[in-house]
Amino acid sequence: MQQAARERLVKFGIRPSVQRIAIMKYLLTHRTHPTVDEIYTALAPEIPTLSKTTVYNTLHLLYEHGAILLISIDPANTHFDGYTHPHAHFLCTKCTKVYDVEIDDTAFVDRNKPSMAAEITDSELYYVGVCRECGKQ
Amino acid sequence: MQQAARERLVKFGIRPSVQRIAIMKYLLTHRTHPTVDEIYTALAPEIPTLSKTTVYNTLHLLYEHGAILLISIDPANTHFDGYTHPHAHFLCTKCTKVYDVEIDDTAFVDRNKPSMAAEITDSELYYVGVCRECGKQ
DNA sequence: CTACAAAATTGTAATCGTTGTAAAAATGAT
DNA sequence: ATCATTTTTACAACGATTACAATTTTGTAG
Repeated sequence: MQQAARERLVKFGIRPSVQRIAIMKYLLTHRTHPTVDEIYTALAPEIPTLSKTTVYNTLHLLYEHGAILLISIDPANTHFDGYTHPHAHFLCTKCTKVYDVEIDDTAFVDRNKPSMAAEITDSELYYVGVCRECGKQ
Repeated sequence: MQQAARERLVKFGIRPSVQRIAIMKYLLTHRTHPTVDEIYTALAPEIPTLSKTTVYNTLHLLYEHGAILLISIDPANTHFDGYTHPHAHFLCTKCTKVYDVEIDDTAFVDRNKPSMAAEITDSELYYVGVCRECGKQ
């Protein structure tokens, strides 16, 4: 998975540093849509000199090169997703978890591209509500 | 339009105060998806005692009652929309304007509701890119 | 191998949108 | 008219993100 992370960086034209590989690897092995803080806290033990600024910088770099998704649905924190195939996201406002949502018509988003756009760099479909887990209580 | 704003508040079970009417009216007459600051700056002259906290409180109240939409696509600012019919939004990263985007299949979002959701309170479809206006330069 | 320029990382300070809080003002009911 | 409730207000505090300049690492040419 270390190797997969490195290859993904190279594939998207990003030079693979220790920090970048670790962050990419974290996103590939944790499909939990982590926040900057979660990633930083998880990696700090194995990379003691890691700076939170580096996590910010790296995630934005990965996002701008199309290697990861940026999820802006949670007003409190930006989440990130290492898997870039077409899918939607669901935010539970109780536990603030972000879930993946498969969509039946993956061409829908492309079909409805805004006419006033000269260029589209990203598109996102979000749902907000309460998950079954939290709904029980 | 003053009257339309008042009626909309009542329709959604919100008591119509001077401040609430003014904010609702602003959203109905300015289809620019304004931010908290834009609304506050615009209304402060006519309501000199207006507090920014009130604008925050009121917008969240309106949103929670379903009278307006909350647009979270812009990392820098939350935008609001007084028109709640099904449509998408497009953020230009150059001028940070938010445009309305009509969608061909308004049932799409409902059809793909996440299975792990006990309750859905909101759904949003976003596009990010550069608008024609900014693309010229 | 060495030196130098470019790129990446780091720590700290600063920014700024948003929220918390408690007091003041306005409103509605008795 | 009085009192409880709701709403508004001002200000402080918070916290995610960014700015910045210094330090470290990396790649390349000699």
